[in-house]
Amino acid sequence: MLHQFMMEKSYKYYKISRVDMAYWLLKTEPDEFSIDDLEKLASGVEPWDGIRNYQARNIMRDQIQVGDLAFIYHSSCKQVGVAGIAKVVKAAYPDPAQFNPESKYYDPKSTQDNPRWVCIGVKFEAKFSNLVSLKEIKANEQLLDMALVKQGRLSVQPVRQSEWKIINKLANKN
DNA sequence: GCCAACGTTGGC
DNA sequence: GCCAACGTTGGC
Repeated sequence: MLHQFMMEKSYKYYKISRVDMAYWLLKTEPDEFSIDDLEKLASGVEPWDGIRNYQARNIMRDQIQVGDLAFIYHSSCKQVGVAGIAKVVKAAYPDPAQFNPESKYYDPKSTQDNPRWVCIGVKFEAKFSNLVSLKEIKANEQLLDMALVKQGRLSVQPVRQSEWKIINKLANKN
């Protein structure tokens, strides 16, 4: 099986079998950072920081690679759904926010020698003219196995190649 | 290592 | 703003 992932339920760990690239989904609250903010970035590269969940961290640390593509998903807002695509341009590195007492992502238990949290660097790739809503996704039988549907709260999650294609198709139709 | 209490996510 | 689902913490 290519570009697919298996889930070992007991470990709550998604293991990707990859050939050359893989697909992901990154959640963001558009009030804080949206696909438009990503598009407008002068520097191009956005540190995907502030992830404070071990499962999400492990996926970034162990599996996401430069060149992978990710859906940008807008959550906790009026229009919930997949808003566009980003490209991974930087592999996992320690999230600087964890060391900054001023940051809301500050973690006093994290040290420079033994950082607890990582982030990745992403770059704008595309914006969907109309987002693919969560409702549409849930209405599609072929998307019911998505982590997005099965495990609502994971902020960094894998996407199967088949799911990637279907959602792109839905985006083009909208 | 169990599990109750508590905190957070995120759809609605 | 409500609340279900689930993650985290900490006492024992």
